[in-house]
Amino acid sequence: MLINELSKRTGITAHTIRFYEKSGLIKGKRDERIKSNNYFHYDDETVEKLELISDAKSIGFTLSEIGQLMEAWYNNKITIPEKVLLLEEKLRSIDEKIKHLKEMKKMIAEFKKSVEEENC
Amino acid sequence: MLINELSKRTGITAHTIRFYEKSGLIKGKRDERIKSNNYFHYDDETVEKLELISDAKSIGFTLSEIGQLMEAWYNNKITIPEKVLLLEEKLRSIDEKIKHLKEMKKMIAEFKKSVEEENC
DNA sequence: AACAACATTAGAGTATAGTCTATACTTGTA
DNA sequence: TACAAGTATAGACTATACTCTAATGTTGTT
Repeated sequence: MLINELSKRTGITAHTIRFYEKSGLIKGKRDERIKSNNYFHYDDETVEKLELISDAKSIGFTLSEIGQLMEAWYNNKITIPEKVLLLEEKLRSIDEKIKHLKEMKKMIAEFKKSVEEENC
Repeated sequence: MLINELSKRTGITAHTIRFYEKSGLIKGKRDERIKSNNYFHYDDETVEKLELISDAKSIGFTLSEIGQLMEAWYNNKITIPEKVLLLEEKLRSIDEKIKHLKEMKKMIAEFKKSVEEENC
């Protein structure tokens, strides 16, 4: 598929997709048989990758962290123990984030209660 | 206390503290009695606020969201029902974040398992 | 008095993550 | 064939959140 369809399927603008391409997060392929243009062609894996990018971004991972994660996910240049290590690191960082969020939630909930009581 | 002590107490650089001051997140007071300088003086509440900023930032709130939160926390120009609404909104957004993190964690854990099994 | 340490402001610079514009070429449809 | 729609690239622009520098003045210590 071309960039426009990829954009429609993922909800990510063509501009941003090109930005991710330039950043090395995704890779379109050029069709050697077609000489009249040099349009990038994308496969379903790229759709998956863009979805992963969206998800990972929404939980606060930077693009460079997401890049590492996708190395482990899709790339075989990295050894299995290295993959496992990387994934464990990400799991730890997610646990940290969850811990912080829970603390913050408790803090806000307590404060909300005190505000409501003040109200009476 | 002056900016240097505030910085030492919070672990936030004086540069960043001044940036927060300019952004309206904290407010130092000038001592009217002292005419020779116009140094900002900070109280313990500012220490608290800076700690809140650090915490809220670590869980992915933007400075402008943190500003709103601190309006509710410290400011009485906002009515109690408004405060409660704002706090509820932040609680919801934290729950959303936690939900996303848990989904991501599950995904990564499953992938890690499959990588490890592949290893045998 | 000398001098280090600290304070202020203005403004420049950096990193991240886009977002948009201009230019130019290609493709598909009326 | 005209022309709208799609594609590529380079580069400018934006927003957020700092981070640093320069210029200048103040305070505290020897």
